[in-house]
Amino acid sequence: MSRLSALGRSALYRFYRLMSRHYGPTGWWPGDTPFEIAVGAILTQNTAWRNVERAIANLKQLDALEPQALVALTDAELEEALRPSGYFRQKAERVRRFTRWLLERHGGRLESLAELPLSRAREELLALNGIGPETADDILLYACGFPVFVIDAYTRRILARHGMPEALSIPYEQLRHYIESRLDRDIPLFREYHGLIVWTGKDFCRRRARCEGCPLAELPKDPTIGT
DNA sequence: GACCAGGCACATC
DNA sequence: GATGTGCATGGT
Repeated sequence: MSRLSALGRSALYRFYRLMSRHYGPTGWWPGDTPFEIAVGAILTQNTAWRNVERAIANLKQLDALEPQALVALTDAELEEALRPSGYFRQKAERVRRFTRWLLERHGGRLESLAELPLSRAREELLALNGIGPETADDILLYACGFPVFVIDAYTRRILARHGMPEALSIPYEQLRHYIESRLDRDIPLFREYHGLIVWTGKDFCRRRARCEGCPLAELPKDPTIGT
């Protein structure tokens, strides 16, 4: 494997300190139950969180934020509830498939998935249609409590801007291992770190966002990386 | 009205 | 392995 440009342990912890000082605790991920977290992870695929909240609120309204109740909804009911989060036909299918699998394989309990070895739990999630690496890792970290570091578009942009340009292009797994191997294997740290990246990304790392006030503004920045 | 958002699967080369 | 496309709503 070719050597990646140097962003070492100290740089990664510095990012964390700067974001944490700016925002304080994010308490990420929002959600009252592991199942709600997992559903939110699917719904937020390529979608603004604001719109996910609307869909989640619709499911709560229907008392359907629980596996048995959710699969009991008709396709039309589920699609209508998920409509505000976009891609609603695809997502209705994905959420239903995931929930059916959770009921059949784990009695509807993410705690059961959490009892498996991490690699096995990850394989099971990735085998589901509609669950890719980021969604799987959201579920593993926030709903099951496994020590995995979630890589999202903001993670790639932030690392790329501040010393690791190849973060935009290297494969998901390679970047995940790069970071995990340089941080303490600490679940609360991984949870909060990703939360801070999401908040920083939303405020300063969207396509049109400005950099003034960014918690990472004092760091060297690659001006050629605009997003 | 154009552009974009915390992805993913599938087709094609 | 890299690149392109469909999926769809809501904010700016």
